Amino acid sequence: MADVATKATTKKKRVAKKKKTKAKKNLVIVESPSKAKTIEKYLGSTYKVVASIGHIRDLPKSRMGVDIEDDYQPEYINIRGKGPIIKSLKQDAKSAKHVYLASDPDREGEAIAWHLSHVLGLDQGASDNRVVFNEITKDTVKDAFKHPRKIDMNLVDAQQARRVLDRLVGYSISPILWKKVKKGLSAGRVQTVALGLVIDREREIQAFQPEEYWTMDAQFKKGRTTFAAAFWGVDGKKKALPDQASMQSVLQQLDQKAGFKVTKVESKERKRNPQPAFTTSTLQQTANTQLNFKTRKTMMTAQQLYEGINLGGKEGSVGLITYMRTDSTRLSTTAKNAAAQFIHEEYGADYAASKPVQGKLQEGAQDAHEAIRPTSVFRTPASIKDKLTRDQYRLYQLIWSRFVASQMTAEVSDTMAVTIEQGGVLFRATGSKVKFAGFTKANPAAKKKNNQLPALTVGDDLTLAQLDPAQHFTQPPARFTEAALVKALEENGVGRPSTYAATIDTLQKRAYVRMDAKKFVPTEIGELVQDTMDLYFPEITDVKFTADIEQELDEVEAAKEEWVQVVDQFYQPFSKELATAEDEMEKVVIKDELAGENCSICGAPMLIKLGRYGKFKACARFPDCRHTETIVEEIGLPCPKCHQGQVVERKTKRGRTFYGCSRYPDCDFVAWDKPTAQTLPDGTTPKPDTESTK
DNA sequence: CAGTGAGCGAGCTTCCGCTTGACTT
Repeated sequence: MADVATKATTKKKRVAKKKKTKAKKNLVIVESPSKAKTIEKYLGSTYKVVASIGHIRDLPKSRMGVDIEDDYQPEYINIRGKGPIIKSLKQDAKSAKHVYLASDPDREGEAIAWHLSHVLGLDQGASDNRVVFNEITKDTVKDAFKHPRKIDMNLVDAQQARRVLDRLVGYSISPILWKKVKKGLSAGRVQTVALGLVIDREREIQAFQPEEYWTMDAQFKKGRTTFAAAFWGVDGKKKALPDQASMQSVLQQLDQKAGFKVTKVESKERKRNPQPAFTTSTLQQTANTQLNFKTRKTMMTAQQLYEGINLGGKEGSVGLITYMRTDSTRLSTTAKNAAAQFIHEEYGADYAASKPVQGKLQEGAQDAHEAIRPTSVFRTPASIKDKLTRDQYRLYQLIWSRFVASQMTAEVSDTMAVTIEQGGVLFRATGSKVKFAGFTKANPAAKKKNNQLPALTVGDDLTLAQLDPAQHFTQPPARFTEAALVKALEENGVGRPSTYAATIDTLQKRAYVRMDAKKFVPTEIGELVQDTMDLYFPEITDVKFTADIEQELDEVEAAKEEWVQVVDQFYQPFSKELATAEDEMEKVVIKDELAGENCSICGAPMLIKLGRYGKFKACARFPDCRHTETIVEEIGLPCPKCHQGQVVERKTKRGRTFYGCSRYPDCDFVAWDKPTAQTLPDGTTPKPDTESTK
């Protein structure tokens, strides 16, 4: 009744002052403010588009917030700090003609829509107010609004299962660690696996047995030109050179002064395809190796490009790249067409791929956003260079060229493999020559070095110009860099684009790992926590845990299982492990072993304690006496300068190892290189070799 | 070229994912 009355009056008013009264607009809520700006442009003046800025409700931070007794019912509260946004969303919703929830088209996005509908008092799940699109182009966005749907409670439930399970794991295990090991520690589905990867790798390195092998590189001469080849085998068979004796026996078979003959020449054409456009993970990896960016820096710089740069002119601020948190290599048709046009104009038709590489999606990818690409391929890096900072420019160039290259044809090379012989001893030389640049035209950084051979044919006579036998040892696997760890996490489906950088931070904040020469090294406390986790919660430390859970979540999304059942199936056995851990886990007495010496200040015994960065010595009368000493490693040589102290290994602030005198600061001997018995008596090291000066 | 670390009158510490803050440390 009142409704009718209001309608009537508003109608009258509208007629009366048609030009002054604002017509009610449709309200659209998305997650990101820059996305809101873009979409508002597409939808026109009858729509107002605002952002929720991520989640608005969540479990409380200060307590479990999950009622285990009552079907794991979650207790949601408004997220601290989101008050003003929620208030403003409510106001907008009240005065809107219709509210559309256009959060991202994935599990988290569906949950955000559901929480929004709750907070805004929309009739949950009943009306068609949910709109989804997984690329931001005018057509797809406008089209999406023709097909609104109801909130998909199966997707929401899968998210709830994920959220509750992560909370149960993290908030049940962490307090046990506080009690039994050390305050402030933590464990969780993602961080525990990340730490496990670092520690497993370290143990592989410790257990690694280097094996000896030899190589014999050669330089051959044909006429005036020389080229490189390498020993390959004997009597038609490939032969390894495991030790010096086997190398010597080959050398004895050779007459280095006599001639060699080309016995075989194989020529082939090889094609190399471009890589697909960037996902968050591949962008982080490439920026790390090519630009030396840390994951944090990559994401910050990408965010700036995404939010918009003022290019001057009428356009004002323009977003230069698509969304930077994505697990997909998918590209919109509009973007592909524009790239094809650009490639035709800029490089010619031969360079435009008719069927560009698409790239396989990582298993479990949610594909909510496009790949990371320039918003317009026509904005070349060079054309906007002076509007960008150095870092923004370099990252944009990386993104732009990878995208353009992904739509281009393969690089084509001629390769040649040549066999050279003398008395049954075989050498091989390989070379290649690019005959069509293909995608490397747009992405020169993707070029590979190639070794060019002179024209050689079977029967050619050659002479040996040089022979270099060399001893080598197999190397242990490398420690993880940030980029390598992100890659490993992604490959195992652990963590999400929005959390890779945060996970790395957590491991360092807890002092589970430290960085040494840009690589992760586990600390003692890290190993202690991981061993404890392995013992009491083996399934949590297993990299497969997330994959198993994901399968269950898929069942929930397909309405084949209830989310409460999924959580319960996990929690029943888990709660028993929790009880066992509570009962049986020894209180780890961070053993205060006697250091075997007395405090130089007060004379009380010194103890060995475990701190954030490993062991250190501290006075037993702490806190009355706060004297501490760092434990240093003696290398077993007297100081070459003062001959009284011992040479000890130490670390610089930046983590680099150096050697000094134990009597510092009374003796100021220092050296980068590890001193040996041959070190000159005055303490100077012979001459810094190239490796130590860089 | 040479860091740091450690609970107390108490309540707090912690998970993973979504998104940008900028009064103060």
